[in-house]
Amino acid sequence: MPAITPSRAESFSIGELSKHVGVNIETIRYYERIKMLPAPGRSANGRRVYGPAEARILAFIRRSRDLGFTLEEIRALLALGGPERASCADVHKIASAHLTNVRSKLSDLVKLEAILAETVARCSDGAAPDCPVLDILDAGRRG
Amino acid sequence: MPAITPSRAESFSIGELSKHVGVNIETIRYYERIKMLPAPGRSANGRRVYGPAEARILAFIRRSRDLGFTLEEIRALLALGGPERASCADVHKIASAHLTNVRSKLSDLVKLEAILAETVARCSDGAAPDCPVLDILDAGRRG
DNA sequence: CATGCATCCTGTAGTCCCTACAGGATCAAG
DNA sequence: CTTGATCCTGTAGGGACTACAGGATGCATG
Repeated sequence: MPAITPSRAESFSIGELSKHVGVNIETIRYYERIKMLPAPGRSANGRRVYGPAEARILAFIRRSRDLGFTLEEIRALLALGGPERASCADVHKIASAHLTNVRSKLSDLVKLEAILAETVARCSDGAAPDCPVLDILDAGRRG
Repeated sequence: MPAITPSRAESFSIGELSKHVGVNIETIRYYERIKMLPAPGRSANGRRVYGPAEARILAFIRRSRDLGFTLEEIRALLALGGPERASCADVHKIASAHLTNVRSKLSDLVKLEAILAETVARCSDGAAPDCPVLDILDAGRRG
């Protein structure tokens, strides 16, 4: 089990949270400013004090961002899990719209992987006198 | 063969180029401003006149952007295909670095697709009272 | 106790890659 | 000759950060 340099019981400073979740300190403050993240409690000296709930939300945001959701989409997703608990149908709508997106990105990336791999292979060590760089262009033409 | 509403022989206006390649007019001018695209010739009245060469470059940029290269990377790739024709090794370096990137994104997306598909299925029609939204979070934990 | 360095604070400005708009000029059609 | 589409330049806005200025604290050490 990973020892998590704990402050007290279950509270972190912004710096700890940042390291813990892998999100830049500036970005955490930015999320707070734009209300992606609830404003945390403050210690006597005015420093932000986070608990596991905030960490969980931030991790969710982080992961969702990595996966290509916009902050607006994430906001919507978070709201669905929140106090109002909107209908599952809404989640379904957001998620399936995004799924379509993801699937098309996925197929693009698969193609790209092939093209890149081929390019890399062909150019392998500077042997070829003129590189097939611009071929990437033509490779993508729908025939 | 697709008829390409041709102006004269092989020259397009910015609007034609835009439609042809699928890049916003504003974006084309932006690319010119930041020197991604060479400044094209101008007609007597001061309008941009593009030929197939520019179209080719723009298509290359468009495709590369779609595929996730940054403009800086594309600039580098273009330079390699240009008059100086640097070594293929350079292309190899850029492309393979990007390939690594692409592969990791790809695996994330594959995971996401599964999670989303499952979420969509579980939430199927608003039946379930509490949605597994935040489960997306935990599903992504490296175990 | 003083010094130093890390961490925190607020606030503003910069980055990347566009996108939109204002305020005109010009063209082709009716 | 008027209308509407297209073009021009230039500037400002937007999303999602990221960096920096200018301070205030906290913590360890001599």
